[in-house]
This record gives sequence, C-alpha cells and structure tokens, in this order.
Amino acid sequence: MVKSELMKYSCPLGKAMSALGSKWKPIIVLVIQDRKLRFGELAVRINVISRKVLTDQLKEMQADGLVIREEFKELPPRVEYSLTEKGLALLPILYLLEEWETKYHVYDPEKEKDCKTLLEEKNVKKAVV
Amino acid sequence: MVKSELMKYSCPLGKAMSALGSKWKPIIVLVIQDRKLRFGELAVRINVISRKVLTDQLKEMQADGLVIREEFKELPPRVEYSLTEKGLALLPILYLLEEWETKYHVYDPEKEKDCKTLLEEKNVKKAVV
DNA sequence: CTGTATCCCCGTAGATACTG
DNA sequence: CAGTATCTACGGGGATACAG
Repeated sequence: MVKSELMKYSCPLGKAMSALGSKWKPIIVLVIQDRKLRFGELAVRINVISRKVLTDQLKEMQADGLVIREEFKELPPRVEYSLTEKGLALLPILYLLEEWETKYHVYDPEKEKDCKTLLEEKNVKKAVV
Repeated sequence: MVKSELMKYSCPLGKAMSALGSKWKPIIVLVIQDRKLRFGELAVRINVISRKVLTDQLKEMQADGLVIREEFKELPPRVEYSLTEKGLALLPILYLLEEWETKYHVYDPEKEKDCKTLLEEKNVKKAVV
C-alpha cells in the first residue's frame, strides 16, 4: 500500500468516496434505483459510457457491496443488476446532492450550448439520468 | 469539449460530482467546516496531501464557489480559507455519507493493519479528518 | 509562510475488435 | 446479449526543489 491510498482506510468519508468517488458510480446507483436492470438497459440509459467501463464499474460496485449481479444461463444471456440494501441507502443522499447542485447551480450558457451541440454531433438520443 | 465531459453538464448529479468528485475535495470541506483555516493548518490536518495538490484543489474549489480565499498582505504572508454558503450546505450531506459508510462498513482487518503500519512508516502524526 | 515550477508515474477510461 | 482483450491517451496526483 502506498501513501496515496492511506485516505481510503483512515477515515469514514475517505472510505465512502473510494466506493463511490469514481466518475460513474453515483450515476449508476441513481439509474438503477429500486429496479432490476439488464446490462443493455443500463448501457442505453447511461449512453455516454462505454460498455467496457460500465462492466468495470459494475464489477467494482459488486465487490464493494453496492450492487447485486444475477446471471441467467439462457441464450441469449441475460444479466440483471439491482442495488443492495447498502446501495439503496445511498439513494436519498444522492438526491440531496442533486438538490444541492440545483439550488446553487450557476447557469453557464456556453457550457449548455456546448453540451447541446455535442449531443447532436454524437447523435445521442437520451440524456444521462 | 469531448464526449467524456458530457456528464458534467447533462445532469445535476454529474455537475455535483464534477465539483466534489475529486480525491480530496470532500475531505477539505469537512476539515474546514465553519471556521477559517490558514493554508498551513489545512496542510497539517490533511497531512497525507502534498502542498501542490492542496493548492490546486483549493483553486478549483474557489472557482466552483465552494471556498473563499482571503489573502493578507503581510510578512510572512497569511492566507485564510473558509467555506461559502454553497460549501457549508454540503456539510450535512457529507455527514450523511460518513454515517452511511460507518453503518455499512465491512471491517477489513488486513487493510486496517496496512494502514497502521503505513502511518508509522511515514511518521504521520495525525490521521486525516 | 504560501505557494510555483518541473518532472514523472500510474490508473482511469476510451476505441475497437473479438467471443461464448 | 453481455461481456473480454488490447492498445492507447490523458490527466490527476505525487516528489522535490525553488521563489516572493
């Protein structure tokens, strides 16, 4: 273990952030909610994430006890993801974060425009979350 | 703007996480609380962060409207950091995250041991937060 | 005391092609 | 359908030395 990892184990918030501090995990939690979603459904709803990264994130979240992975031995294969109790307990906190952002958001027209343009360029049909 | 940045502007949670999703920002908010702290005090309290990174993070947080930087033209120089209203509003949410982690924490003796060893090796006197 | 200036490592994440 | 396998690029973060 290197010094830089110390934070992960030395305080509760450090641990919490190491479990959900990545780029996509909070989004994934918010998208799953109290449902079961198939891998493909997740990929569609979070359309700006590559499948490889989505797989990686889900694996880590499974290891951290945030999500449950159910694999059905069918053809074609089907895999369903849902939140654990721990993951579900995170939902209200994430809602608070959304509220916080919405309340203190500073409107930036240029960024909004960039975003719109990009959505069209990439032909993305559905915004994330 | 590249596709990977899309998330930052396309949903509230994405924006929120881009403002505090870094490795140190939540910790910094939690350490400052409702006080004014000098740069050196921050560095001591979060002793596993390098001064360069601390400076960088504080700059970004200032730009995001999370912290206030007051520079006193003295010799030796003195700089005090405090939270904005926006930053303060984040505190209760971070406390909830701590509670969440504490409640669902899975005790890992090996990691705890590694951490203790490292603290001694690095001669770190004070744990973060 | 409070930063800058460099240099560098390593992990995250993206693109693309392939598999059971 | 739900992933793997590879390769690559980028940038956050760290160590160290120096500056005002």
